[in-house]
Amino acid sequence: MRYLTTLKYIDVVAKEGSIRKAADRLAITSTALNRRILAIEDEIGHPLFERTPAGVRLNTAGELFVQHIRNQMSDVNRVLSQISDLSGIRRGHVRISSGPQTISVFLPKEIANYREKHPGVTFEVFRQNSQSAIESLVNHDTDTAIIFDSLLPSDIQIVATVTQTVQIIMSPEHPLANQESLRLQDCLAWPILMPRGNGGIRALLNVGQVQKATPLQTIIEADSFDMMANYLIHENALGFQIPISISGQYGIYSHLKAIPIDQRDCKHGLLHIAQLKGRVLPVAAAKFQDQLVQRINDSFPEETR
Amino acid sequence: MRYLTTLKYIDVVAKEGSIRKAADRLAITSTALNRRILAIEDEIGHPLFERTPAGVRLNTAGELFVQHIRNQMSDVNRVLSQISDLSGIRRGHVRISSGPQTISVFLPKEIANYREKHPGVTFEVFRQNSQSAIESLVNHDTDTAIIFDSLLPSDIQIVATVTQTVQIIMSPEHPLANQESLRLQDCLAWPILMPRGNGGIRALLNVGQVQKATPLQTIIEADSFDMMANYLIHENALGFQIPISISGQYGIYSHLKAIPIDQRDCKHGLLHIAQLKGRVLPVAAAKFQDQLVQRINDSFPEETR
DNA sequence: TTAGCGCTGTGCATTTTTTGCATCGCAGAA
DNA sequence: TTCTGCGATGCAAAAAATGCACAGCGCTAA
Repeated sequence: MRYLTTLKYIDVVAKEGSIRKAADRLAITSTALNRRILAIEDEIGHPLFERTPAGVRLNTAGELFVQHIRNQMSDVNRVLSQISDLSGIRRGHVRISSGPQTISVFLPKEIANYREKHPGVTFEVFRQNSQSAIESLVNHDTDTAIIFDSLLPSDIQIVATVTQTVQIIMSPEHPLANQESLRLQDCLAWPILMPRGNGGIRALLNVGQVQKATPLQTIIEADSFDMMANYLIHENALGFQIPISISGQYGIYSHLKAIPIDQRDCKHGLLHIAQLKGRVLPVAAAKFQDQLVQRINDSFPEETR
Repeated sequence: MRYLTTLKYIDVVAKEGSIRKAADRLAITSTALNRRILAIEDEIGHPLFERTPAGVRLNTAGELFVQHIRNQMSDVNRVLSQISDLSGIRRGHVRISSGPQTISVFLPKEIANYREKHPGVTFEVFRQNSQSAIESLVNHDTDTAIIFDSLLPSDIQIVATVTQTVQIIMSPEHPLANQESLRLQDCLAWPILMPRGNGGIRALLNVGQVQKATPLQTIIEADSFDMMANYLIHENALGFQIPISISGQYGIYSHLKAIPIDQRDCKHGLLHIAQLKGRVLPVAAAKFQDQLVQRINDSFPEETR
């Protein structure tokens, strides 16, 4: 959209923190860019950027304005996709933030399912922890997010929530593999594969673990659940995962056994579908989000929001 | 804002229904305007207007886009006023839709009160019935509305509501002037001044009146409550009004007597403060609306939302 | 302290975009 | 039928945006 170029430019400058770098990225000269910015600032009657010797930085007015710009740009996209929708084209683009737990199994299945119905829609998937997922939503970098964490800030709108009991996963030949449920103390004797970071499953486990005198024998910390799952084929160790990621009939988890942790040791986690509060999503994103919501509500009917 | 000119143009064309007329109003040639529109339509890849021999009319895509344009333009104004606010200027412009009941007494008092605190803020007041008030909100022509009516559509957000019992007003020398409450049948013997239209007080009265065999002796129908109030000085007739408009210590109502109608004859009416759902108001408008809400809640504490 | 570097801001020629004028084609009204 | 008012288009003029060269400024590092 032509009339948005100036706004787009400002957004890029804000992100790059330098007019020259932004100009490079936008394939124009810094002069032109600089002038546009000066012109806009003049029109607004208030500077948007603070000039430093190292570049530029948004001031308060700029923050306000850039937020507004991002709103406008996504809104334009939404309207355009609605208009395309009118002519029956049914195309669009959906950008998703996902935690590492759900990205491997759940998400590809859902995307494939959606694209069967709407082959014109394209996707972009960002593997992020909950904090940067939230940032992406706020910056309009993504449309919807699948977040496995308990607390979300108030500018994020939770569209759906399901509880997920952490599962201990292992080879089917593992001595513990025929239990109904496991306590953390049962795991002390075995090597442990522990998710990295401080959110999600790790946070839930930490609560339980702190109370124990003997710590778990963590042999590998990783931020890839796939990696850990694949490792379990080779050593009689124990890993963790949530049910939504285990559900597939193919893939590594079909060769592993999953046993729920006793609730006394590790509370249920919450898996949220979330979006930026107040934002009207483009058609494609809204419909895909609807599908996600319906799917998790169908798959895990015991809701405890 | 320079980058919004094209959008502004489209909005005007949509309102005028003709490119030439819009061009006149915008003080440019129809050629230039026409080209901008063609250019935008080309960019969108979808026409926005239906060409007829008499002019142009929005098609569905156009409706969508124009709604979006209006959203954007109000949002820009909001952000700009927030930015001005930062520099301590504290200015702004508030546009209000008001029914004829509240426009004469209540509104001027409140505006004066607000301008005492913020002299930089300017106001625009539209005297409208509830239906056009709603239209104005939807079109972003006004920011907030004071509506005396029972039902509001779902795209309008009700910010506050108070109940108002219809009062019968008359000269203090009127024979009925010392009653505590009046039934409609008490009024049959006297000439009646009836509000015009089919909303507000009139609607409430109609319900009661339909049930009676003998109709009220309406001698004047008017859409000015001031006119009717002033008339009551000269003839021993009866008029109607709601408490919020009588409350002033000056003006015509201080020379008149107001007596509530018995609830069996005429139900309580609802006075709403309302805005367009989902819209973020500019600072000035938001604060003024807050003041209105607080005022009516303080003045009429018995809420029955 | 001073030279160097990278940054934003500015004067001027050039290119691109927008505007206005004259005019066309078209459809309904008189 | 003619006539009127509408949106579209070719072309030249005006306006705006761009790129280039360079000035000014503040930090950094020798």
